[in-house]
Amino acid sequence: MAKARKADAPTTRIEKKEATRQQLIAATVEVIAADGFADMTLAKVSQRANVSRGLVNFHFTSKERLLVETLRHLTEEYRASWSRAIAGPRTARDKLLALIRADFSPRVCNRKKIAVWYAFWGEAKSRPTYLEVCAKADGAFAQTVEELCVEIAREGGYAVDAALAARGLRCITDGLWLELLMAPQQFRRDIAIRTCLQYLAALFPNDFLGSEYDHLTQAVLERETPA
Amino acid sequence: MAKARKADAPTTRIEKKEATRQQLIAATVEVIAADGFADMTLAKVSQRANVSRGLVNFHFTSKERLLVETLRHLTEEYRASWSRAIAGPRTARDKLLALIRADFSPRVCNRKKIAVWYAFWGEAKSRPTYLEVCAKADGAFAQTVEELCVEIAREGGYAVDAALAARGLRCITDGLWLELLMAPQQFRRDIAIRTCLQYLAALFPNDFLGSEYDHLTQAVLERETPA
DNA sequence: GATAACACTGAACAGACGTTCAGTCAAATT
DNA sequence: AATTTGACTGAACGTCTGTTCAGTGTTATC
Repeated sequence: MAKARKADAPTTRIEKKEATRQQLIAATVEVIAADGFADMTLAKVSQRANVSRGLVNFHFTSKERLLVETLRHLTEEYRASWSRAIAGPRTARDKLLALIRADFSPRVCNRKKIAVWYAFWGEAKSRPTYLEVCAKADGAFAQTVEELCVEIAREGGYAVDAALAARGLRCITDGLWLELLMAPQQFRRDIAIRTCLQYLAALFPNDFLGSEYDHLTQAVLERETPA
Repeated sequence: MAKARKADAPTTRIEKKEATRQQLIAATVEVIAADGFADMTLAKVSQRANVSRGLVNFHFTSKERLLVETLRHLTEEYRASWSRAIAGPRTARDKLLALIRADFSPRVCNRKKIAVWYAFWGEAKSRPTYLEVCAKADGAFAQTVEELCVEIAREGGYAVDAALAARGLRCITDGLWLELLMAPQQFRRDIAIRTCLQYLAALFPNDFLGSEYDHLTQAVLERETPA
C-alpha cells in the first residue's frame, strides 16, 4: 500500500499543494463576488478556504500577487471555454455560433463570475498588470472573432467591414454581460443570444437569417439547459 | 457693497458649502480613477480637495455615503448629457444619432470617468444601493432608446424586433466604453461611432445606409473635435 | 457691534489590515 | 527506523483605516 490511495483524495505533497492553491483562488473569487473588491480581505479568503491566515502569503507572497493569479485563472478559464467551443464546428458560421453559445454558457457567464470580471476591469486603469493580463486574452479572442467574420464576409460576398462587424459583436456580448450584472431579473439567456443572432442576421442575412433563426436559438438553448 | 462681490468667487455660506461638496465629489472621482476602488481613501480624497481629513464626514456622514453621492453625480451628469442631446433634433433618426454622439462625447466618455463607472459596477453586486441608483438611470435611458427604435421601425416599415434592436445598440455602446478602458491605444472615437452606425445601417438601411454614411460619421466627429 | 450659527480643522481613537515568523506535524527520503 | 523536508498554523507586529469631537475663525443675524 505504499503508493495506493483513495482516488478522490490526493495525498502526494505537490498534488495537495496545487489543490489548496486552487482552493485559495476559488475563495478569492467568492469573496470578491460577495463583498466587492474594496472589502476583499485575506482573512475572509483564508476563512472561506478553511485554511490559516498566513497561508496566502506562503502560496502567493502578497495579496496583490493572489489577485493577479486569480485574474489569470479567470482569463485562462475563459480562453479554454471559447477555444474548446470552436474546435468542433467546421464552417466559420457554425464556429461563430459556438462562440456565442460559449460566451453565455453558465460556466463562464453567471453573475458571480461577471461581478469579479467587472471588479478587475474597474481596477485595471490603476493597476497596469491587470490590463496586461486582459490585453493578451482579449487580443486572441478579438482576432479569432475577426477572422471568422472575414471568412463569412468573403465567402458570402457581403459588402461589410468585417473588422467593424467583429468589434460590434464583441461589444454586444460585453454589454449583455453588463446587463446580467446590473439587471439580473430582466436578463434572459435566450434574449441575450437572440440579440447576437439579430445582429449577425442583419449583417450576414444569407447565413443567419430566415427559417433557421428560431431553430438556432432553440438549439443554442437546449445545449445550455444543464445549468 | 453689502451684497456685492466678485462674480467668480462665491462668498455666501450655502454657495461655499455646495462648492466644497462638489469639490469633494470631484476629488473622489479623481482618486478612484487614479488608485482604484480598493485603494480609495478619505485621506487621499481630502488631500486632493485641499481640505482637512474630517470634512468628508461632516458633509457626507460616512465614506459609503460619499460614494453613493458620487455615483449619483455620475448618473445625473450622464442623464443630463443624453437628455440634452435628444432635445434638439426632431426625427427619431436624428435623435438616435444625437444619442450616440452624446455617448461618445469626451465630456462623459473619457478613460477617467469610465474607469470610475466600471469600479462602481464591479461593486454593485455586493452593494445593492449602487444597483438601485444605476437601475433607475439605466431604465430611463433604455426606455428612450427603445421608443426611438420603435418609432423608426414603425415609420420605416422595418420587420425588426425594436426592443431587441434597442438592447443591441445599448450593448454596443457599453462594449465600446470597455474597449476605451482596456485598450485605450486602439480606441478611436470615429471607429466607435462607425460601429454604432454600421449596426443601425444593418437594421434600418433606409434611414442609416448609403451616401450619408460617411457624411454622418464626419458630421458627428466635427461636433466632437473640441476635446 | 455684540451674539449666534456654522463650515471647517486636526489631533486622537479603536479596530482592522497585510505581513512576518518561530513552531508543528505529516509526508518524503535515507 | 531515523532523519529531513516542507506545507501549514496562528499569534504578534506595525501601519493605516474611517470616525469622532473639542476647538477655531469667519459669516450671518439681531
